[in-house]
Amino acid sequence: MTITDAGMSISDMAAETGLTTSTLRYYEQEGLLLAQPERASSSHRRYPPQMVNWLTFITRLRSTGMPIRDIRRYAELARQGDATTPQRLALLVEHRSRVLEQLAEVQRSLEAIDFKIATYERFETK
Amino acid sequence: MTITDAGMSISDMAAETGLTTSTLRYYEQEGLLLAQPERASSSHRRYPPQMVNWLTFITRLRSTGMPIRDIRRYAELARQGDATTPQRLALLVEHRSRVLEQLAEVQRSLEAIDFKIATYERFETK
DNA sequence: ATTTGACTTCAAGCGCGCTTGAAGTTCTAC
DNA sequence: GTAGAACTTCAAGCGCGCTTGAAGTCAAAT
Repeated sequence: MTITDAGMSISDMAAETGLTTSTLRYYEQEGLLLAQPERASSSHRRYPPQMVNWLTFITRLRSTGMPIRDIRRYAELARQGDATTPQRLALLVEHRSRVLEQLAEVQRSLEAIDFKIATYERFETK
Repeated sequence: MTITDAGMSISDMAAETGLTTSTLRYYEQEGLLLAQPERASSSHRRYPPQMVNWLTFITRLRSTGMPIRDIRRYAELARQGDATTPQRLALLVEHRSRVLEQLAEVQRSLEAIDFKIATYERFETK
């Protein structure tokens, strides 16, 4: 936080979200933000503190495997306001079901791996 | 399966494992197989049927996010025989713990997404 | 005899999600 | 006022895991 200008610097935001400054610029370029950050001194980005929440949320979408292009679509809808709530809901519900499928597959694979581990352990103690 | 030669063709193997023929050649090139498949007619690959099991297993490793290079390492150990069982066990146990961590993070993110979905649904029925 | 199609090798290409580098500007501390 | 850190844009590069394309061989069917 600076005193001269309202809002957070890019490194403040990076520290807050766990993203790198490069990633923040990249996300902005890819249209993932709800609004362009303002500029202090006519060049340095100033993020509104509430943007932390948005970035945190899209980090959740990313960490569950949602591609950038889908997040962009979601952000576009969000920028259009409340009227697009149904579409956004649909996107999230669809995403959730894909995540649940993936999760189930990982768990099945994990069982196979556990089985193999058990085999090795039996071998060890023989 | 052909009659003229023992073993499965690459397309047999692809059908059996769900991998593409290209991926099978790629895995071979990357050193992921326990042994080079024999050749029929001095050029076409002939896979021993038991290689289905190995390929199925490494597909499980892949689907839980193990990188090719780690699978190669695992395959190298496996080729060296029973003496390397402890190392292989260690690799798998380590992998399992990474998978469990990832799984936990995905589940946390999913909760956040579920929360958002609930918010939207509340909005809808308001 | 020729066509079809499954195979071969080898190298290059691709999609994704960032990351890095260059070259320049601006802020902060001394 | 000057050094050094932090920022800016823009383009290129990278790591990963395949996929695709070109050019050729070989076997079986017509």
